[in-house]
Amino acid sequence: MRILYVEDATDMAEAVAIRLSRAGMACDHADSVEAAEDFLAVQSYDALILDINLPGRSGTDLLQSLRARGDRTPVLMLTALFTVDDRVTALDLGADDYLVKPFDQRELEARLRALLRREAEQKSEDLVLGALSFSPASMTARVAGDPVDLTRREAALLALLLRHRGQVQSKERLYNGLFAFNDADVGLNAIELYIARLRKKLAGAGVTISTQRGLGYRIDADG
Amino acid sequence: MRILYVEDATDMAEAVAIRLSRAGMACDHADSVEAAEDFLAVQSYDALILDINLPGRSGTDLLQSLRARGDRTPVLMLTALFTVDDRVTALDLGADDYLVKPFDQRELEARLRALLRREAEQKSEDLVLGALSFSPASMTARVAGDPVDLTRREAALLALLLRHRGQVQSKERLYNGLFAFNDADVGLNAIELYIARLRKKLAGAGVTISTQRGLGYRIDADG
DNA sequence: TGGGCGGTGACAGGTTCGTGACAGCTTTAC
DNA sequence: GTAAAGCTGTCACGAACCTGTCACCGCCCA
Repeated sequence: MRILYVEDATDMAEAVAIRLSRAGMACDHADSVEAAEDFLAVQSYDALILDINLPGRSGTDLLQSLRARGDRTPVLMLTALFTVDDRVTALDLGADDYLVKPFDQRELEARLRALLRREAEQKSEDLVLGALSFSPASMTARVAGDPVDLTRREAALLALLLRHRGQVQSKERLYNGLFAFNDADVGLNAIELYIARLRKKLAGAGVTISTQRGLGYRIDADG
Repeated sequence: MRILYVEDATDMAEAVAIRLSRAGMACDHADSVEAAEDFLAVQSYDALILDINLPGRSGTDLLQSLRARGDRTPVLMLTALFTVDDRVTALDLGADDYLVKPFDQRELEARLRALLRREAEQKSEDLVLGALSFSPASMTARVAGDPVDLTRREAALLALLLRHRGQVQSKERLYNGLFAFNDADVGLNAIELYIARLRKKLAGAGVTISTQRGLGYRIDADG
């Protein structure tokens, strides 16, 4: 899951980015609307976290132009204000959710997960395939009820695959979901490595990760 | 995806072409506006990468005449200049994006992908025919819901046929969609080969690829 | 009946992928 | 604060598979 966090307070942005990456999300940080637009020109995101109070152009500006050009990426708005009016304005402009500063990081993560789930049109919180079930909230996997120890990256990769079960996901796409621009020099080859590690840990889970040479990977239930 | 890269620095062009082809894009290289127009007369492209500083006629010339004759192919401009004026000029002439030299190759790829994605989002719905469905986004084919493993070339060929279902596609046309001029030494015969492989893999899919001798191939639903 | 075009099996070459070993870094435990 | 454990990502080499050629056969049409 790739997130863009638009926020001018750098220290805060870093703290959030670290927590999110710990939760398996690749998070880029833009400190202005202009910077955010550069990121958006180059990379597509699964969600945006958008501070309203920015130096120069405001966050609502960005949201408006996003929606104007038909971009439906889920947006979570942040603000220090609390009036009902502001809330309504933000939602009318096309924000999907709203959080008042200061906020609890766990709440941010939870709301983000909710947005992403809505986007993927998942019925339930957990992703289930064969005997395997995965909970994005706790980043834990279970095979027939027994927990499987996955590392952060392994879990993030599994989540990406499961969200698009049955569809081939290109290596580049998985790479973009796993790594932010910060981790610039990581080789594409790392994906192969994590696929191998996942396959090993998920042996007997009733699922198969198959390789389409030159195209990517796909997860399916056995049988 | 077929790209035309207009650039007079041959060594640089080659490096870029290699990287792009590794990313699955067929990339032709023209070293002048005149050469580019020869390519464009003969072949249609999914995107153009256009250096502004060329010997003889400049890149903006080419862009202008393209747009003047109604060609909306996405264009990514390259230049050594950095002024806001140049940027605005290029965008006003109809360039879709803009990159300043020297640039990072990964950024070029990323921006190109973004351009192509924007273009592709409109036509990325699944192609359905008989019991066969193909999703261009994930390059996945299914027969009655069961995935069929296709290689990259097979998938590209199937997509071409399905986009023009019921119409005869000449062998040359299919060839041009699959190969760049660079792969010059690939025989036309390769198309026959891939048609054969597709027929084999799609047996029982409720579709038929029929041969029109001397004309080309056509895909239809059975019955 | 012959010429041209398309179909197909086998094969060589090249690319992509899988995987074990290893080094750097972070986290955890004491 | 230090040591141990574990996670991450690189490298290199071998295996698997895609790719396109060749050769040969069959079919269609004049």
